[in-house]
Amino acid sequence: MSADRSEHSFEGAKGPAAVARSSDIRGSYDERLNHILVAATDLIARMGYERASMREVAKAAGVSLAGLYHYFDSKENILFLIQFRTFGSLLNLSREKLHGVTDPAEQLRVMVRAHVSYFAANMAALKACSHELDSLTGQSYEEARQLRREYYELTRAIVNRLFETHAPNNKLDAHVATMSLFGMLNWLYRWYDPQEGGSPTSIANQIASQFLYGLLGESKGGD
Amino acid sequence: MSADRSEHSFEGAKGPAAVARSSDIRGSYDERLNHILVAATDLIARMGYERASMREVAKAAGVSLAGLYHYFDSKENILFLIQFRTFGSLLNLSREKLHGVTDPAEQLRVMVRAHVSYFAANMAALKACSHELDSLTGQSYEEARQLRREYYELTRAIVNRLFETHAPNNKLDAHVATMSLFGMLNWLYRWYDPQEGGSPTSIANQIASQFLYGLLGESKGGD
DNA sequence: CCTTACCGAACGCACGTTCGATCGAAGAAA
DNA sequence: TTTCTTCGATCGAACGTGCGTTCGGTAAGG
Repeated sequence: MSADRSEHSFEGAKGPAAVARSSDIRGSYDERLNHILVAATDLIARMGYERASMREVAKAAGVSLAGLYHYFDSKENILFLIQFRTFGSLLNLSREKLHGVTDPAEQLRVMVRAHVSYFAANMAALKACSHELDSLTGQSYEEARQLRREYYELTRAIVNRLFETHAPNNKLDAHVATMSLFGMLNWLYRWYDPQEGGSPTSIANQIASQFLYGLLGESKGGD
Repeated sequence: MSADRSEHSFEGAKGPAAVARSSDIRGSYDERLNHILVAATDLIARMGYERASMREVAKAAGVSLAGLYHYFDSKENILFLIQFRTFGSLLNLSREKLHGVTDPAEQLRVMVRAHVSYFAANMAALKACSHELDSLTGQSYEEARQLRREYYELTRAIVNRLFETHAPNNKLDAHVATMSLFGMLNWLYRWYDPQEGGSPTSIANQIASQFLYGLLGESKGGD
């Protein structure tokens, strides 16, 4: 039996300098699987899915090439697990943080903060999700797509409420607005480095402020 | 001698149904090169750079596999030409349209409109540019990167002027604002279909309005 | 003695690239 | 005008490599 799809946040709490070395391959089956998954995520984020070969994943994880297939059915299954768990974690995190928040504008800020801080803590995983959306096929693609859709619905609902509550008669399209917000968030991996580009919170605050009030609106931005 | 980097807008005026068939391989050297480049651009946009094999490019362009190497030094050279010409065209187009426009807010609108309409007219090329930024290496990568940087400077200067002229004391970071704008624009290829998602002008107007005034600001958006 | 965990070696395939040859047109020589 | 020569354009076939995957085996532990 190979990997199913449980066990969230496999990149949980890991110091920035704690690069996976081929020593800590001890532990339970799930721990070893996660260890490989972390190495694969890092490789896919750095080189892209197609260029990240199974041989290099094996080397980075400290197992043999054939040994990988004890944990994963195929290369595509690795990418699927990365995307499934990452989207799942992100969705759960957002829903948790949104619990009890009623003002749509505040909901928007909370959602953006959750996304940016999750990104800062899991850059490789989120890059592998943003950039390799179309590298899955068939059933795997559909399941990942479904999770993305749920995340879209969550955000779209906030945007809808924003329109109804705070700007009932503007002419903006909610779908375009939502996708623009996703554009800002999903493009983060191209330029944002939490090490030297400001705290996740300040970035999130600015993105949320821009989205709500624009560059020329009432400036509540920055930090 | 293989291809240099002249000849802009190689996807110039082509009806939507005019899929490149293996008939019109007549014409000058440059015309045949462009014909191949169009086929390659379409394939790379649809399947990604790594998956778009030289054999499939050859088939789509109506030439033999070996025949490709009469026009291009390597597969990477094809991608470089696509990116170099596309970024070059986009940069030229933006500079032309901005000529004579003095108000920074209007400059922003003009720039966004130019980008979105160029996108609508050259979706495959712009997707190959947005999505395959890191597929080039060495000198090719540096040259493409330089063009992107020029486009960034152009946009960043508009944002700077916007801050100085219209919002001198807000707390937003100009770099974050510029990259957010690029996020909105470069994410277009994931969701915007000009065939059924509204005119490029209306999309551009909404993106510009959102960027300037936000969702809750003075609504000048829509069309 | 069976199962789990793992590996070395190989298989078959698809890839980017190269090589040698062909064919037609343009230009020089007769 | 005819013949000879060159050269750009093109192709079929192959080369070498790296890929994802599989197979048969081994060693340890219950």
